[in-house]
Amino acid sequence: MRDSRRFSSYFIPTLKEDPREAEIPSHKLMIRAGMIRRLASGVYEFLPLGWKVVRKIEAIIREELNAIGAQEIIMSALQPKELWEESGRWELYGPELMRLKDRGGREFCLGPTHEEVVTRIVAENIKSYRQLPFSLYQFQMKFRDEIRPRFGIMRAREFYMKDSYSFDLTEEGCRNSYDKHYEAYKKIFTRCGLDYAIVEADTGNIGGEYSHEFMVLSSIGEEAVVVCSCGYGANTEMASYSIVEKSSDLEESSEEKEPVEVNTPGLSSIEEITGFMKMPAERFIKTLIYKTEKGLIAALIRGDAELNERLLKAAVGVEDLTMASPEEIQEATGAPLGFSGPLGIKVPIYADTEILSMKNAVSGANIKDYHLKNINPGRDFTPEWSGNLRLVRAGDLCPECSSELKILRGIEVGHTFLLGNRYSAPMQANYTDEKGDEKEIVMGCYGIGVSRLAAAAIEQHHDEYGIIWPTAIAPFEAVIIQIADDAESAAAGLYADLKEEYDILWDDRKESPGVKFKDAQLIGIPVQMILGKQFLKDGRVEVVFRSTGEKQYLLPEEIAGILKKHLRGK
RNA sequence: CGGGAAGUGGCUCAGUUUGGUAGAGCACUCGCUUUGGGAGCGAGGGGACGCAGGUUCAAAUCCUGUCUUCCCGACCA
Repeated sequence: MRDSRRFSSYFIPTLKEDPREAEIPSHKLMIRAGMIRRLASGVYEFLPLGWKVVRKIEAIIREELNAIGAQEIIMSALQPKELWEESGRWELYGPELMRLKDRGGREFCLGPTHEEVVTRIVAENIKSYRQLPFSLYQFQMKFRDEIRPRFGIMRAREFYMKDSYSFDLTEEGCRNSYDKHYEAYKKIFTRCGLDYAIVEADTGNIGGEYSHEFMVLSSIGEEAVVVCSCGYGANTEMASYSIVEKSSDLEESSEEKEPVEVNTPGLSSIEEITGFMKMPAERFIKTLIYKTEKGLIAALIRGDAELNERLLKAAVGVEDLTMASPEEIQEATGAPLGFSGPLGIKVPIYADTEILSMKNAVSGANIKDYHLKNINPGRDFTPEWSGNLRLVRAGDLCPECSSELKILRGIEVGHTFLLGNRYSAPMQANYTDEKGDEKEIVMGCYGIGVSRLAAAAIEQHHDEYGIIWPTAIAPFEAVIIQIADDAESAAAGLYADLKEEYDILWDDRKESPGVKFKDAQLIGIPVQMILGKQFLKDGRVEVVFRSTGEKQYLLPEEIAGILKKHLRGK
């Protein structure tokens, strides 16, 4: 369905200056181009141009999901507390859940996601193995009371999302549904013109077995992702790696010296100590005390590394892991926060692999205001356990192909989860199999942040003049810029010829040429067709492509062919 | 929640240090001119300075409180 418009009667309030509230390109440009406006922090309205882009993305997603057999529904945004208590998430989800009461005092939330609702629907209506498998999806505004909304619609409290849910008889069937969504997602993001990476991810609040994030690569991305040229990808928490032994780590002093106490009054952070002792952070052992359900433990990582709590949890074999309080640190080490070290500590030690090869290292002395030099692992202390504990670093080696890993930043636009029975079990979404046995439905869920995707696309496609839309999601595919008044009837003719086949914006405003050129660039319409001086001289239209700046002078009858080639790839 | 910055016509900002009831550019209205890169000239309309309280003869300006917004961090599918 094409939707062509005349500029003079279409609501596009463009702005000449950057709005004060915006910091990043996509946020500035969406406001300047008249796509969105802010109502409150993290709450935005979509104006015609912005909504049109969202609807185009939506259409692509709908096509690809229908192609894998998923069925579109729409669920309620308002959800009763009881439903969330069944899944246990009324408590678990925390303050991010937007809660409210009706006049009778009954409690509700505005849906941040719809696992509970959809599982209820399926639990109530599916009884037999004959009715499975199938998938449902919807487009809807989601609500999350983000601690800090950011970057316009990039991280909003109310945002437009597509969420799908698959229902299968078996785990194997669920993997199949998962793969179908995974493949559909690849097509969707490719069609939207995005440069993206797929990474292994943690399942977080949603729960479940495993998951992938679809990340649009961008320097403003809020999450770091680890990628390899071989196709391996993971977020930093999930990334595995093998370590390169750098000779410089060992060269410093190969001969093991005797431990020496050093007075370091009031110096507790790695930064302070490295400055004081004039040694690089690589020579330090960072000793972190954690509290777990099995009691207090110590984790050792090199001074320049960051701990990966997911790995530590797995190493210790615990569910709960939190940083110890100053009192607990005193209990574990006999010294205050900032002076912990591996020697003489009273709790089990879990050491990162890198620690084992360190020579004459420095760490806390477990005595207030003292550190210890010349610590040699193995000789001076022996960890209960050792293995990888730190977060991946750029330059670590890929677990699959051993090339060096790169760390990039990404905007999460899609996330797929294999849920298993996370919701079907507590909410009793069961079916009866061939043998008459009752079984739990195996579920998957799959989200795409539609409004965020629009912003992410702008982050990847813009220049100093404005947006450069990928043609598939551009609000208009081409704009007729009518400059000379004498060209009006010709512009009208061109518009009439093209408007059924393409989304055409006809800039028929009584504005100066500069205004029209600037607006066309700002809004980022892929093809500009200019009727001005040149047209009056020899009847040829100046066709300019937004992405390359390339110009062609064409007769009106030649234009349809060019648009077909450029916009439809035919 | 911790740290930082900011709220002055529709928009972007100046004025606050050194109190004396407000200004620019853009936008808007009317007229004339102009028509290939956010037009020119002329004439107009529009704000009492986020809100509340206080100091003062006098507050956009000083003090106190409060609300809102943005940025960094913590946190979070």
